[in-house]
Amino acid sequence: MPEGHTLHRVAAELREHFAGRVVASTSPQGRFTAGAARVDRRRLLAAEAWGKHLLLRFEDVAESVHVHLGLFGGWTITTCDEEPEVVGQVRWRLRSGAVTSDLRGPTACELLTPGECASLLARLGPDPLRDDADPDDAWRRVSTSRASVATLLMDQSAIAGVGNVYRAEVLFRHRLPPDLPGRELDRTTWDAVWTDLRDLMRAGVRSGRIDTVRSEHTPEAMGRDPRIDAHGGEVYVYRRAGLPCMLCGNGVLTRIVGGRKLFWCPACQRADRLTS
DNA sequence: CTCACATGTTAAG
DNA sequence: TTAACCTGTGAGC
Repeated sequence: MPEGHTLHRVAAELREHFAGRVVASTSPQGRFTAGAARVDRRRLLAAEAWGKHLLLRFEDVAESVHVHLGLFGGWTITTCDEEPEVVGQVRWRLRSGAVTSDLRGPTACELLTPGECASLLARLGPDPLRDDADPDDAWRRVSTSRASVATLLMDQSAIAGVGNVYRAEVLFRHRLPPDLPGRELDRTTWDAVWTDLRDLMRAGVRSGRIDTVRSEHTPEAMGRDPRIDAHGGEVYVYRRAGLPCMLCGNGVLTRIVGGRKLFWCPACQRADRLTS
């Protein structure tokens, strides 16, 4: 679940239900007891996502709560007049009025001083989902790097919020091969990739899933059987190794690039097939 | 039931 | 580069 769009979606939900309200804060699991107590019965002032990181500020508390979901973390928000029973391991529970939010399995759930928040944000590249993001920052990193675009897209200090699904899909949508070095990318193509990421991820914030297939390529439009993939959305190549490419029919390949599995179509994604 | 694997990151070697 | 951590799901026996 947790690429950048998930965190922006959670941040918006937390603002909607809790911003300006006094919240009850607990750590049913017991692994965030002191932090939860620090903000208990305080008013939530802000909940903001930066890439895959989430920062929450509370009235009269100097520190912020920093959450990173990692690979397995999840956040659920439910409405019920009676407080729900705790099911499984809940690291952090917030409750106000009839609304309860439960955080499970995060990599990080901790208090950060203002200085620590600043250094966290300082090591993140621009986030396509943020209006204050400067795409020129990302372009500077990409256009001067020997590393592949595929690796750079996952480098949170170059671009914040992109994960393994959006990486594979945006590379496919722009016909970029796995090994194309950042410094060989032209500015026009980069601008198209950035704009596309922003639009795809905004759609992901709205829907809560990752869909990257253009309407003219949907199974319905192409006369094929519909197929929702393992991640809950509709995609061109992610986790489709061995299956035929949705556009050309060639087998989708997979290989470790930048430490993670990249999926791509060797026929569509060639340096001589660049379209944007 | 057990095992592999996953939309992520960090620290150790 | 590898292991470790967090948890759930789906495949296979």
